[in-house]
Amino acid sequence: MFALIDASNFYVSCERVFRPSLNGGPVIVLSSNDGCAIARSNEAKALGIKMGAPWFQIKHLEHAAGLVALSANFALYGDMSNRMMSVAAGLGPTQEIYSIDESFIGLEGMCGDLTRRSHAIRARILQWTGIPCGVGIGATKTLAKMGNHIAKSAERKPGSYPESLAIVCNLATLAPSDQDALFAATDVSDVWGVGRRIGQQLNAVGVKTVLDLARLSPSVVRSSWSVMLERTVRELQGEPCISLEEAPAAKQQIACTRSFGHPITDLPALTEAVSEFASRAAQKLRRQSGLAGQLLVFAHTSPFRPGPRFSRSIVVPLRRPTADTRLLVHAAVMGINQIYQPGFQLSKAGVMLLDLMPDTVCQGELNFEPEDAKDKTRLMIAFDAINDRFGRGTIHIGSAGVQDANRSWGMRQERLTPQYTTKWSDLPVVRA
DNA sequence: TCTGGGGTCCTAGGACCC
DNA sequence: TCTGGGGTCCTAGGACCC
Repeated sequence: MFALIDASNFYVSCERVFRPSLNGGPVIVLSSNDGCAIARSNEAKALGIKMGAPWFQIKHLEHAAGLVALSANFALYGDMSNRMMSVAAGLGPTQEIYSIDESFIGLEGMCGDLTRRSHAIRARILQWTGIPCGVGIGATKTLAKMGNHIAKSAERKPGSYPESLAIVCNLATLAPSDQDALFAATDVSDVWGVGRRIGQQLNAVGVKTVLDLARLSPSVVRSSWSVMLERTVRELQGEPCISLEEAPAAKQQIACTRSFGHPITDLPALTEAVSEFASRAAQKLRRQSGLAGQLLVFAHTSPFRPGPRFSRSIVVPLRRPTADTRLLVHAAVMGINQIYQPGFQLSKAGVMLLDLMPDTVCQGELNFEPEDAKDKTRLMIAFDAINDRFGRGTIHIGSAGVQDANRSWGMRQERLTPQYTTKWSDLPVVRA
C-alpha cells in the first residue's frame, strides 16, 4: 500500500506563506527570465492560464483580472520542500521523495484508519509549514497517484468527484463498483505515465477513460504499445510493478542549461555562459561524489522565432574521469569553440556531464600524481565550501583560467594570462 | 521584447563480432 | 555471387515525468 502526498500549486503556496495577501487571488510563478508560468494558483487556473504559458501572452491579465506574477525563488522552494517532506514522513515507515513537492509513503504494516491518519498528517503539514497538500492512497504507486488526482480535483472543482473524496482519497477502501465509477469519470491522459501522445493514440482506438485502460489486457497493451504502458495497466489493476525507492539513485547525467534573457551572438559571451554552466554542473557532480567521463555542450537558436536556425552539440571525451571544475570548464570551452558559428541569435545553451561514475572507482588514477591530485581535491573542496557559505557564484573560474586551459589544449596560444581570478570585492565581510 | 530546467526509460537501427 | 543467426554495444530520438 502506498500514499502520495502532493503539495497544491507548490511554488505559489510557498510564496503565499510569506505574503498572505496573495491568498484568494490569481497568482503565478514565472520561470527564469520571467519566461513562462511554472506554477498557478487555483484562481489563476480558473482564468484559463495553462502550465508553461508564455508571460507575454498572459501579461494583460495583470490589469484585466488582478493577476499577480512572481519571479521564481528556488532557494525558498527547496527549503520549504525540506520542511514539508520531514512532516510528511510521519505518515508511514518509508518515504520516497519523488520531486520537490511530492513524496510517496510506504504503508506496509500500518494498521488503523489510514484515511483519518492522512487527514491528520495533511493538517499538520498545513499548520507547521503553511503548505496545503492532497493525499492519494492505493495498492500501487499508480493508484496512489490516481487517488491524489481525485483528491485534488474533488477539492478544486466541486462536482467533479464526490465531495467526500476531497483532500484525501483512499482508493483501497472503496467498493470495486465505486472505483469503477471514478475511473469511468476520469480521462485516460490523467493517468501517471500516459502523456499527450499516448493519450491521443488510446483515444483513437476508443480507450477514453481510466476504466477503459484498466480493462485492457496487459499483453495486448505490451504488443500494441510498450512495456511501459503495460506496467501502467498492471498497476491500475492493482498489481505493484513500481517499487518505492528510498535512497535517491546517483544521477546518470547532470545538466545545467539556461535560456538567455537576450539572444547571444558572439563567442566571448557564449564562452562565459558555458563556463558558468560547466562550473555549476561540476559542483553538482562533486556533491554526489561523482566523476564524469564525458561532457556535452550545446547551443541553439529559439525554435519560436523566425530567422536562421542553428542547433549543434558536441560530446567532449575527458582524458580521465574528473570532477575538477577547471578541467570541465576547459572541456566545455573547447567544445563550444568547435561548434560555434557566427551570425545566429542564440537563445539557449547548456552543459551536460555524461558517463558518470563514483569517485571511488578512480583512486588508482588519482594516485598517479598523488601530490597534484591532493592539491586539486583540496582546491575544489575549498571552492565548494566558499560557494556554499557565501552563495552560488561567489567564487568562480575566471576567463584567465579558461585561456590557460586553452594553452594546454593547444588552442588560442596567443594569450597567456595569469592564474584564476576571483571576485574578491564581492566577498562578504567575515566576522571573527 | 517576450516561450523553463531539469531528469528517466525505451526502442530502433547500425556497426561489429563470431 | 549468394547466403545465416545471434549477440553486444552505441547512438539518436521519442515519450514521459515534475
